[in-house]
Amino acid sequence: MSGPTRIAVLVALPFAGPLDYACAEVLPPGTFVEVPLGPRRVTGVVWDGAPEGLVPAARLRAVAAVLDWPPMRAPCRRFLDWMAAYTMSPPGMVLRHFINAANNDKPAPLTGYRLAGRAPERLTPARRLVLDHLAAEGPQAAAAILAATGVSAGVLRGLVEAGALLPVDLDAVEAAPRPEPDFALPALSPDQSVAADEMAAAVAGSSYKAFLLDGVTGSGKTETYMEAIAAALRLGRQIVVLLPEIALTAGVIERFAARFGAPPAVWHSDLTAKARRRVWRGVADGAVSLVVGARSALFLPFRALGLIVVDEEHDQGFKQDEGVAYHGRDMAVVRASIEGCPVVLASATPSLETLANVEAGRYGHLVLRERHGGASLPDVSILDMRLNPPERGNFLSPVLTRAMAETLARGEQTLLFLNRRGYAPLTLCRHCGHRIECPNCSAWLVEHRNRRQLECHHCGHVVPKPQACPECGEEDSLVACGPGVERIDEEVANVLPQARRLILASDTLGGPLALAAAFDAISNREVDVVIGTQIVAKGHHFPFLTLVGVVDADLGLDGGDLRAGERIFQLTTQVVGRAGRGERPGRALIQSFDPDAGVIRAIARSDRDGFVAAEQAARKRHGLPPYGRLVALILSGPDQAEVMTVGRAMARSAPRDIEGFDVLGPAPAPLSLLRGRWRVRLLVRAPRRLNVQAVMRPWLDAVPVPGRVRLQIDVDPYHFM
DNA sequence: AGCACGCCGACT
DNA sequence: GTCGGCGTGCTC
Repeated sequence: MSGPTRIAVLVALPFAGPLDYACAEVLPPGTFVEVPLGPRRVTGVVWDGAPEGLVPAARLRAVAAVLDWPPMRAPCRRFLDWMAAYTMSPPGMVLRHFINAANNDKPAPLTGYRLAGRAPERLTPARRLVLDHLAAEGPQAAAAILAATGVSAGVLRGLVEAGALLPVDLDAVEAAPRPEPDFALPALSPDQSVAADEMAAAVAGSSYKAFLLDGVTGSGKTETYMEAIAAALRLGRQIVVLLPEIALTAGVIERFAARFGAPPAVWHSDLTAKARRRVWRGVADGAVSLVVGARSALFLPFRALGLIVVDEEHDQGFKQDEGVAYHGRDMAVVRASIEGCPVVLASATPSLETLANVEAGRYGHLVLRERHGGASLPDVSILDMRLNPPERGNFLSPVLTRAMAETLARGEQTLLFLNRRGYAPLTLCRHCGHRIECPNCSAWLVEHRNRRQLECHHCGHVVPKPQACPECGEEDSLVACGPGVERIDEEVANVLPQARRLILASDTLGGPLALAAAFDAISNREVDVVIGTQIVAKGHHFPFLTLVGVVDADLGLDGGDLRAGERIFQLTTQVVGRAGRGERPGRALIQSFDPDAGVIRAIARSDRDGFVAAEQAARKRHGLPPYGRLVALILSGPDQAEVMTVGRAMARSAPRDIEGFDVLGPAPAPLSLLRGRWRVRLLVRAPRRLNVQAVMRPWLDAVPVPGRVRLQIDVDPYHFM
C-alpha cells in the first residue's frame, strides 16, 4: 500500500500559500485540522489543489488532529481566495478572519442534558426528581440540575449511563428561536411594494443579482428590505444584514424582532466567546437563519445563504484599512455572487461607486421617493458664518442659538452635530506657541475636559492635562483651540441654561446599552438639546426633534481626501434627516464658513443629483474612483530615512510602460508618525479595466524591503492619513 | 503572526 | 557571573 499522502493545508499565517503536510488518509478540502508548525500547533484548513511539493518528504510533518468543526464549504474557500487575490494579502491572513470568527477551540462546549424519552429500569426517588425537573424546565446544564434538585452527581451519571438522559449542546438550544416571515406583516406604500416584490423575486430566483435600494431618510428602506428577508426565510434560506459597527444598536435589533417575532442573531467584534461560538455553530448547522452584524459577519460559515443586505452602504465604517484592507460592501457583493444569491445595498445617499454600478446596468435600482407617512423633509438653510459670526470664544451663531431658544420654548428638541469628540482638538501655549502633540504620532492631543486629560485619537496615548506648558514651563498659559462636542455642550449651558443637555459620542457612552438608554431618554423628552458626533447620524426616530444644527459643515473639506465632499454630503444629509420625522415639520441650520463650496450649496438645495453629477465629472476628469482605481502603498518603520529610501526605490522600479498606470510619491503620510513608526505613502493610479494586482505583484516582489520596514497594501483606499 | 535564537546592560 | 531587552529569521 502507499505511504502517507501529502496534502495542502492553509494556516492563518502570512505565507504565500498553503503548506504541505503528511496525512494518513486523504482529507477533503475544507476540513479543519490542527497541524504542527515549528514549536506550536495551529489551526488550518485542508485546501484545494495539489500540494506544492517543494518540501522534501523527509521534512514533512503530519497532521496532528482532524477537528470536528463543520468543514469550510467550497463557496467560502473561493471567497477567501478571491479576497486574498484582490486585496493582495496572503490567503492565510484572510483565513485569520474566518478562524477568528470560528474561535471554536477555546471554550469547551457547554453541555447539559435532556430527556432521552426513555425511563430508566430502576426509578429511584432521586432519579424521579431529576426527570420531573427536566420535563418541566427543558434541557439544563448539569450544575443547574444538581442545584435545583439537590441530588448528587452520581444520580445524574447513573441516569446518563442508563440511557435516560442525553447530553446536548446548550448553546445550540439557546439559539433556537426562529424568526417567522409572517409574524407581523407591514403595510407598504406603493413604492415600497414594488421594491419589495422585485427583491423577493430575486430571492426566489436563487441567483446573484445586486440592487441599490435608494430612498430618502425616513422612506422606510428597512421595512422594505425586511420583505426580501421574509422571502428568504420562507424558502428556508439564511440572511445576513451588514450594518456599520456604530449602527448596531438595540433599536435596530428590536425592529427585526418586532417584524419576525424573534430577535436576529447579532454579530460584532466584541461578542463574548460563548455568544460567538453559539452564533458560529448555529450559522454553520442552519439553526440560525438571520444574522445582523458588522462587516466581520461576512466570514460566518453560512450553509444556505439566500440574501445579503448592506444597510447604509455608503458608510465608511465598512472599510477596514488595517491588516487585510477590504471594503465590507464590496466583499458582500463578491460573496453574494459566489454564493449565488441577491445582495441589496441600501442608502439614502449612495456611494459614487454604487451609483456608477447602477448607471452601468450592473445593479438594479429600486427607488423609494417619499418619506413614510407623508412627513416632509426638513427645511434646510445655510448659515454664512462670515455674516453671522458667533461671539468671541463661541462656536454657535446667534441665529442658531435663537432658533434653539424658540425650539425649546415650543417644548421641542434640538440636535447639534459636530463630528469631533472631546473638548478641543488642539492645546496651544499662549506664551511660546507650543502645540501639544502625541509622542508616538504626528497628531495633536485632544483635550477631554470631563476626564481632565489629553488623548491621542490615533494610538490611545493619554496624559493628564498639564498646568504649565511642557515646553516653556509657563504656568496657566495653555489655551484650548477649536471646538469638540464637550465644548459645544458648555456653550449651550451658557446660552440656554434651562435646557437639559446630552452629549452623544462613542467615548462618552459605556456601550450599546448606554446608547439605547440615551435614545430612550431623547424619545421620552427627558432631553432638550443633544450634542452628538456621527453616532447620531444613523436612523433613529425622534418625534419631537425639530431642529438640527450642523456646527461646522466644512470640517474636513480641505484635507486632501478625495471623498471628503461625498462624506460631508452623506453625513450632513443623514443628520438633517433626523429632524421632523414626526408630525411636526423640521428645519436644519448648517453653519459654514465656505457657503459657496459645491457641497454646501448642494446640501442647501437638497440637490443630491446635482452634487453627484458634479462630483462624478471631477472624478472622471482625474481618473479617480469609481472611474479609475487607486492602490495605496504604506511603508512604515522605526527609521524615517530608511523608510523613505525604500519608498524611493519602489517608485523608481515601478512599471512605466503601462497605459494609464502611474505611481505618485513617495511622500510622508499626513500622519507621518503613527504608534512610533514613520510612514511613507505611495499611491498607484490605474485604469479600472487593468488587472492592477497582476501588474503590481512582480513589481513589489522585486523591491527589497528590509525586515523592519513593513509594507501595507490598500486596494481602493478610503483613508489617506 | 508567534516563538526561538542571539547578542549587549542591570541585578540576585 | 546570570536575567532579560527586543532585533532577525524561520515555520510545511
